[in-house]
Amino acid sequence: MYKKSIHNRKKKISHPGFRGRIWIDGRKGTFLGYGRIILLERIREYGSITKAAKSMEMSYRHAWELVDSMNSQAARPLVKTLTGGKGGGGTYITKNGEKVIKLFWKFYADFHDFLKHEEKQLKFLIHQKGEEE
Amino acid sequence: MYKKSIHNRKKKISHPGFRGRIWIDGRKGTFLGYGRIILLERIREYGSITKAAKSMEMSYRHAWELVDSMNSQAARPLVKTLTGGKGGGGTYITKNGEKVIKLFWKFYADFHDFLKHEEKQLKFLIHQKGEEE
DNA sequence: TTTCGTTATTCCTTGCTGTATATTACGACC
DNA sequence: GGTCGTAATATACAGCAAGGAATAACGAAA
Repeated sequence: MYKKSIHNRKKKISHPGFRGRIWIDGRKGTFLGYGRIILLERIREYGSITKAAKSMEMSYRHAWELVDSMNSQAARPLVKTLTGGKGGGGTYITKNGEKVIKLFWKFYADFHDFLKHEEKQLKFLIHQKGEEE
Repeated sequence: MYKKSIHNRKKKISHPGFRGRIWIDGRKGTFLGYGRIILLERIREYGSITKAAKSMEMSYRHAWELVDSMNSQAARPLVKTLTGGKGGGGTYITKNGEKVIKLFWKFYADFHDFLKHEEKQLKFLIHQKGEEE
């Protein structure tokens, strides 16, 4: 059930490699980032912050802080929580949450295209031999 | 003389803001990044790792490790050091060093164009109002 | 009213990263 | 050969962020 690594993409790596990270800032620092989006998707999958955190080998505390940070910076909440009740409660993704997930993946895909393009365009400049000194 | 902050660009910040970092990987991890390039430029300016480090409020040890990391991963050295001698020695940027500085700034500028473009294209999706739930 | 699993929150510990400090090596110049 | 300021390297320390553990709050259902 649990134990899905976040980093299960394996591609052959080339050197030099053009790399980077992207995120979206809000009023109080980071609003959306890769890990946060994965977390949202896991919450959607399990209906629980606790289970989502375990599946990512992340502490509940950290997961909760991320959710709180995202929710408190969004115009409309990305997730809603039910505390108490049958099964103890749970958490689900709102329509707005689904929207920002799509938005981020678009941003993410564009960025990877950008990196690939830059690498293709600039890479040769590094290996190029010039005079000494 | 010294004490130039690295972060002296101030632009009005908008939320949500599309942000990111880029770097270039080598065989042993990071090869070039923003801080490393600034360091190279400071070395060019002062002719000394010690003075360059102080000007960035960076420990000499850290600066030296960065220089060593860059040099050991480059096909041809980016800086050359003179130890001993008049003035104790010094460090200067090679032609190849100048080349990678230019290369990185090109990469950097392209990235900022990319971020600006993405923000313009995607930003409205966040504020857009939808139904509740 | 008891049970149950989750959300929500506090406290404490621990590991790590960067820094300060100290020391050695170096070699042109006087 | 003495001086000087730098490069180069090792050791010890401190601060802080990340995580673990523990606990309270919650409310539907039996």
